[in-house]
Amino acid sequence: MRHLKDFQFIEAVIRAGSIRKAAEDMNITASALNRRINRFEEDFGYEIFERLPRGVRLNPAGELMLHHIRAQRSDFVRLQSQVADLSGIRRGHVSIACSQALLPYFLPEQIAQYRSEHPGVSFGVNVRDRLEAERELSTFASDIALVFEPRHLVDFEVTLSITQPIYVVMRPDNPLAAQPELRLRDCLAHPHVAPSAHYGVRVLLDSAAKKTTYGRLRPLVESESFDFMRHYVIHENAISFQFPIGLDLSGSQGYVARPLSSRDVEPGNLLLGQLRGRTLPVASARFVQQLNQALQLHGG
Amino acid sequence: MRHLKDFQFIEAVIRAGSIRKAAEDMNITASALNRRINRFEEDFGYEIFERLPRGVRLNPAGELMLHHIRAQRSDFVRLQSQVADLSGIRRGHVSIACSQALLPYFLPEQIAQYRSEHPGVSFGVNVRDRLEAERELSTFASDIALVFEPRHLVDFEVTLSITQPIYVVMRPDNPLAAQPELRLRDCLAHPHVAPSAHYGVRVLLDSAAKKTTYGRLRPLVESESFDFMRHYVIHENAISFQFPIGLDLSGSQGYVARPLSSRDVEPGNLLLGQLRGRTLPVASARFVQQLNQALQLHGG
DNA sequence: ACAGGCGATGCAAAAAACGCACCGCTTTTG
DNA sequence: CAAAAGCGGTGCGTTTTTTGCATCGCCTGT
Repeated sequence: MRHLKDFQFIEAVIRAGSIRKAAEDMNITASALNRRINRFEEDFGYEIFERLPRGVRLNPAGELMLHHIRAQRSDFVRLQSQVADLSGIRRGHVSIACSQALLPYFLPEQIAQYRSEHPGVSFGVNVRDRLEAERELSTFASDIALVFEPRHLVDFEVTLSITQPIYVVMRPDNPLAAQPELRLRDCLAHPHVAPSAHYGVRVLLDSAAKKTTYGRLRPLVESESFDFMRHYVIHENAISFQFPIGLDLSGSQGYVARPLSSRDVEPGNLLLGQLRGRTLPVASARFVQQLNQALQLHGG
Repeated sequence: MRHLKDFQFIEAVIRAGSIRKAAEDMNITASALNRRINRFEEDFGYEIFERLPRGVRLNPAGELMLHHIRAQRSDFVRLQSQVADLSGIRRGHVSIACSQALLPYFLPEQIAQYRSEHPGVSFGVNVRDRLEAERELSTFASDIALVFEPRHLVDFEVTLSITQPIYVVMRPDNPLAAQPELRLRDCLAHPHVAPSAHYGVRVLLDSAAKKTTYGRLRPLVESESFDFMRHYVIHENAISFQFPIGLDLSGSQGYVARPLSSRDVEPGNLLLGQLRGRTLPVASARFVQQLNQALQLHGG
């Protein structure tokens, strides 16, 4: 779009850090780009870049402008998807920042179901931790976030929150599999693998372990990949921990899962959210509705 | 601003109803404007006007576009006021849609107080009934609304709601002035003037009157102007009705006011609101804060 | 001290926007 | 029923805007 061209150039300058480099990226001359920037600032009434010896950098006014640019663009694509929706076909792109646990089962199923009804909608799925996810929302890089997050952060508007007890993952022949619900002390006594320190599951386990005689976890393996851990316990007869939304509870995947007693470990909160105050594109808003319904089946 | 020029032309075409007339208004040729519109639609990917024999008119996609244009512009002026705020001086314009009752005392005082601190901010005050006020918000014609409104309408986000009992206005020598609180039946038996049917005060009085033996109001004069009615009761010794926020209760204005008993008439709700989901410019947001404080003194 | 990278600017070329005249069409008017 | 008027669209020459190139002055890191 014509009227967004200046914005594209400004963003290019921000990325490149200098007008000359940005000019190369955008395939125009530095002088032309320089004049565009200067004219824009003159029209706007305020400078948005500070000129440094080695290039340019946003000043505070520029930071506000950058946010404005992102909001404008996001609002424009929302308009486009709304207009496309008028003609019956739903178009658009839904970008999601989510926790690992959503990757194997939940999101593939949900996205496939949505796309079967609206093939014109494409998706972007990226794994982000809770802070990264919030940053993505506020830069309009992601439309919605789906993360395990005990605290509600600024700019993060929670649409839905469901609780998820921690499940223990193990081989079917593991002796612990005999019980329908496990106690934390039994698990800590058993060889176990665990996620790295800052993950939601680990935080909950650590704080719960403090109250036991074991005091803390002693994982055989620590990993950032739940995928890895889920497979690992099949090879060495250990146990792993995961939220049930990231598990196949049917037992057909070579492992079984049993919930930890809620007396021992408090459940985690899975939060569905978006940028506070933002109106989502139709496609994203509709997908959020679907997620809402689906998540409520996983328990609130 | 350069990148909003197309938007200005589009709005001109909408206003004029035809490209040729809009071209005259904007001091360019019809052919030039025609090409701008066509190019814009081509870039956008969808037509936004339907071509009629007598001119052009927005199609549904165009309606969405119009709303987008208004939102974009309003967001841009918000950005400008934010940037101006960075340099210490608060600039901007606050436009208010409000009920008559706010005009004589409340708003003049509040605006004067605000402007004494921020002389760079200008104000627009327009009398609108509750439906008009909501429409003004959704077209970005007004930033905030301050109306008596029992129902919460769509797109109207209520920031604060205070209750206001109806007061009876009369000359100081009126016999009713002797009592600190008045009963409705005494008022209905007394010569009275009243606002026209759709005003909030009238609606409350009508529904309350139904429960009395009088059944209904019998006003000597009906008027849409509270200003007129307030002055009228000084000339003919009748009584009038008004919310206290529109009155000077000191008695120094030639009239006195006494509350109607809350047993007889339920109080009205004064609602302060804005367009749902909208982020107000700094000046407007700050003024809303001030109104919040001031209104809470008038009782919640 | 010097080389390299930066933003700014004068000037000519290229591109975009514009104004004018005119077309085809429909509705209004006499 | 025909002429007039008003509309959106278009071809073409002209004007305005934007771009590219060469170059300047400035600062920094080696």
